[in-house]
Amino acid sequence: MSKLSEKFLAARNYDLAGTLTSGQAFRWRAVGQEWLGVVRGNPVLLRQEAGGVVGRGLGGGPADWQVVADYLQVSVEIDAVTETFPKDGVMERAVEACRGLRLLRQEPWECLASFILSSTKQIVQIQQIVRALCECYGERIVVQSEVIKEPLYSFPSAERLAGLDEAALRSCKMGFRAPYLLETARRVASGAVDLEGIRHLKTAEAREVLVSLPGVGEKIANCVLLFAYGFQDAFPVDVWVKRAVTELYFPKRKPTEKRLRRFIETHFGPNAGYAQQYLFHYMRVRKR
DNA sequence: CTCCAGGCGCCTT
DNA sequence: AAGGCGCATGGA
Repeated sequence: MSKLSEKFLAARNYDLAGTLTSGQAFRWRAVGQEWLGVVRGNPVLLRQEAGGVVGRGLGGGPADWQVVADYLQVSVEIDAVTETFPKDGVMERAVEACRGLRLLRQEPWECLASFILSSTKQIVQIQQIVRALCECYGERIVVQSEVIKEPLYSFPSAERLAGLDEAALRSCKMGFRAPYLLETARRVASGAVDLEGIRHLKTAEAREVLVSLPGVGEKIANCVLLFAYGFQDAFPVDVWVKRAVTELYFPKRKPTEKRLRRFIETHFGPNAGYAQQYLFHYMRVRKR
């Protein structure tokens, strides 16, 4: 592997490992000191360096580093974002514990499909299911590297999955989520739902479109709005975030569901989505 | 072994 | 509107 294929992506205060393992994306795998993954069809190895991220392209041709930079959101001034978080002990601790954590800007279809598979699954299990799906129905990507021995696969397109049946999907161990993924793939592939068009809608309208898909409720819709489209006001509330907010902000008495929702909507400011990810990751790293 | 996981859909009140 | 339950699978 020649040095020529390396690319330095400048980024101030970027925690690559934290970002890639914080439950936003499920395809990254540690290989030595690097992270192996596929970004919009570009097979890459990424590693942390002072002042940024270094990428190595693994494909036959040159990798599209503009696409990778956008995916990683390296140009986001993260300090300016965390600056807008509420000045309370909880968020200060979360920022301290997760310094450099970013929200990714993922491909909508991969993000949507992955989160349909996420319901009542631990992150390791989501990774396993997604990996099985890619190995079975993704396209083989030829890797030019002596280091990476195993084959890489693209994330299977909606069109590809739409042509399968439920049993084929169940073979990837996704259980009751199979019919949801299949029907959603068919609606996306047929054009009944336009994932690119969602980009130009307001948050509430975009959420409405996503929630209309089978297997997609408020939580998963918010994950896609935040992790794929960058709607900063989308705030996924899962068991961890609910637990975090309840324990950290209402230690005395458990709030009602309505009270909890209202608190979340008003407390976290203009970058609530980012705040949510810091809370989520903080709860997870705190546990270990 | 039991418990529960980045939920959702559907059926009761 | 709000609450309860089943769903399929496998880590912990």
